Amino acid sequence: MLDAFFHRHPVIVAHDLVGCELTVARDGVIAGGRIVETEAYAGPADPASHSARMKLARSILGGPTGHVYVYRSYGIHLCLNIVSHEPGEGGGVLIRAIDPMIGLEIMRERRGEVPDMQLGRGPGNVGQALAVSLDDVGSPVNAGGDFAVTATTDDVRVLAGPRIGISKAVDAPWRFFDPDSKAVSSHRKGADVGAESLLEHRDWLSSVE
DNA sequence: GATGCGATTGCCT
DNA sequence: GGCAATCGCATCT
Repeated sequence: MLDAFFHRHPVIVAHDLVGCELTVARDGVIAGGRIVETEAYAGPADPASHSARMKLARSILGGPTGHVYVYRSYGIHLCLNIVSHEPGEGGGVLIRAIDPMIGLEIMRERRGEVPDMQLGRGPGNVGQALAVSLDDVGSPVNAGGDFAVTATTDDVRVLAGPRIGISKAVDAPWRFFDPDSKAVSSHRKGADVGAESLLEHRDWLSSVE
């Protein structure tokens, strides 16, 4: 996958990541699966984005694309993001859920007694299943390191809906998911996304200002 | 030094 | 479907 993939608006990247395969290597052991749910976060202009408030986030999310950003949520969970934005902008894509495919055993070990379907269901669970840590902040994706994303040729249906768990800009339809996957964290309704409406989504924030 | 809060999860009814 | 648990970090005094 080309570096240019992450060098686009986070909404576009978030949409295109659904259906891709994500792997993380830990001590030579690889785990991962098919991405089935993502959310886009833009730069400081997006009030729901960490980069609107936090220094580290602004520095990472505004930095080079195709790198990893990890944050701690509620003092417990670690959530995995990939820095994605257009030149001169800032932003990233939160990986909310994966359909587990590779390294099932190690992921079961990390997650404990849960159905395989729930191994990577929810952003905090993705972090746990893949053993992501805060030390991974700044790690490159697809550069021969621990993190890799590969496109699949599968024809994937993608729906868009509002982001989850935020208190600002709650209506921005910047969450993308595969409605056919059982590993999606929240099965609320979404609208079908075509190339044209993606452009509308991209401009959602500025359109309501 | 103190305070407030969150890009969540899972247990409860 | 509702809500408590939990703690590091940014912001404020």
